[in-house]
Amino acid sequence: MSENQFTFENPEYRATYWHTCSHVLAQAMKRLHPEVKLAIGPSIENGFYYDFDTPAPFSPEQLAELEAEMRKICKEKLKLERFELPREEAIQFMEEREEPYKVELINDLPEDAVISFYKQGEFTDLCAGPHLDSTGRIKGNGIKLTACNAAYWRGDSNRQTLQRIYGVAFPKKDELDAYLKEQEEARKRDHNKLGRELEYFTTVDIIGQGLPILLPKGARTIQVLQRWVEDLEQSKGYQLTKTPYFAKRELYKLSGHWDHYRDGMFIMGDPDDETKDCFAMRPMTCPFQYQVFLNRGRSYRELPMRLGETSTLFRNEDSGEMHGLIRVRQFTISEGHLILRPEQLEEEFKGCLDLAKYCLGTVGLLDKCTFRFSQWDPANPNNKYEGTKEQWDEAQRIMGQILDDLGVEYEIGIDEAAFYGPKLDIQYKNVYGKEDTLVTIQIDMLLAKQYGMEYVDVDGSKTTPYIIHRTSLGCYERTLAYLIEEYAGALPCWMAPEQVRFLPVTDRAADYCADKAKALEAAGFRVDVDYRNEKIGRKIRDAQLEKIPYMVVVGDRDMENGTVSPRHRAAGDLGAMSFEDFQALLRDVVDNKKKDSEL
RNA sequence: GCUACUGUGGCUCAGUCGGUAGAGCAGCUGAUUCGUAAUCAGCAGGUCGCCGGUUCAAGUCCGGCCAGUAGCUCCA
Repeated sequence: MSENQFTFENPEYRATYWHTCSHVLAQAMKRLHPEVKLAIGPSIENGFYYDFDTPAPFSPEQLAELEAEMRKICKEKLKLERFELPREEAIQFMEEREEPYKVELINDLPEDAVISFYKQGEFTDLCAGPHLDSTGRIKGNGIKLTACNAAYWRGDSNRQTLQRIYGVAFPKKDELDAYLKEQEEARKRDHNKLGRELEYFTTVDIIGQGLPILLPKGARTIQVLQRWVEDLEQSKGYQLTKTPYFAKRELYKLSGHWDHYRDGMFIMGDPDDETKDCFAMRPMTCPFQYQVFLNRGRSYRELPMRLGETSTLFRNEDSGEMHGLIRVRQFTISEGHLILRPEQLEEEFKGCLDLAKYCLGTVGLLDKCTFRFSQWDPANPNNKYEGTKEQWDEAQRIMGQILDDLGVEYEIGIDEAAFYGPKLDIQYKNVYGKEDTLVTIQIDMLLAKQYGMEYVDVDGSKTTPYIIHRTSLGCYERTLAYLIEEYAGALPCWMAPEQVRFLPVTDRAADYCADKAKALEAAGFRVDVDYRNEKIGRKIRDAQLEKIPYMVVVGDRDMENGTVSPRHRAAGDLGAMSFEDFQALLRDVVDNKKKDSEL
């Protein structure tokens, strides 16, 4: 590293800084609680953590004590010294210190690995590094331990539960404070709070976990998005289907779901009693939509066949997985399957990607999305994947080539593939920084054969098609959640459940407002009138808090002059204008799907 | 599913050492008709998440369950 790289703005330096912080945390832990066993402690995107095996979880008071001890260690300006040991000595070293997790880590290192340690004062940790040269480089009062949670040893839910302590650190106290403030602000946009406050959705104990109720506002916005996507897909050559929400178990046996996904399905009847019918709610649409293709013999001339469906799915998620509208047990996605001749794969894949990007860009989420090429893990211990190594290599080779041809910048996600094929996942982070898949485009070279799908090719031969599984805008519930977070509840006018609210200054303006409201409704806008006997300031305040895009104030002056006085939630008072001008303004904003930032 | 935390009117919260609940906002009624972010007054509203236990007495203590939150694991 050159000298100017030793700044906190350099991501590598920052990671090194945080990584050293995690060692300081471990050292503080050992000083205060010598019985605690050390697991691992890396830097992460925003800070660092360290996993500890401890008899009891840590209280906030104990975190404060650890923080104080960390500050002391920084003040002590301990030199970090790297040294290496041969494997046997390294194991002996950690065995003497009674650190079983470290011993396991060393044992699992490859034969030829260099086994390095970092020593700071009385504390030594197994670590590949790199590190700062002294704990004195860390600003003590820039450190904050932010959370203590459970985590599994080596990410395996069958193994020990460890206590993970998260922290952040900055070279200046101001920067820490600014960061914490920023986090606090971001959390005010939490859809799970805002979405309930603004009455987009609610949940009820008696209905059950992961089963949100979309209230009128949420239902309306989703309807707007859904109609838009359905029309858009139609214009791109998609055919709309409507298939059943459940089916006999035999369908899922054919698709592989019965083997690979049974625990995740809601099953009606005894799954093991073969003498009686057993049904299951659908966790995905694929096997149903394939039946559309199978309806009759197909010619190569019919391909690509693009099938779209606004599809409701049911997945029996584990109880701890549910989260607001982001992770639920029943949801509706802009589903679709493209059935293709092999040579059509790249072009159709591109079409799917373009459509998804267009959708995400239009709603305003694309800028914060990242792309993940989700691949299989041949070593997955749970027998997750269908198909042979050759089939997977082929599918992933083709997908990788398409992504490279299209210039998609992606990360690779090992063991993130679907059980039937690799995916391009378009990922989005919520206000807590947790990432989920918004849109997915998948290549499937397995299921068509299992379902006996084939078409008559140019030369008269029967050929198995390729299939793309994809969504345009993903799952509507999840998309709505991210939209609420992205816009802090102030959704763009075109998708806002209520677009305009008339605010009569006095009762005298009520009829005038009613007339204009009716005219806007007739033109297809979503409009309401606030007839309450309240002062105009109060009506404005309430409409602002409800994030209504346009408030239209109407008083005696407007009635005399035949005007309206609209106010925009972000821009404020727009002044008096003719009703026709206001309607034209609204038309432009809605039809062109403008965001507040573009006004 | 795992670890921890949380659950008091629609919302935000108070409730002391265990002695059968209190406020603001929202709601309703009345007055007020007031031009760009809260008009005034009155009224009503709660088996303290549910079930069980301890106790003369439980919102408060204990257990189980349900639901919510963060993280882990999972996410076709």
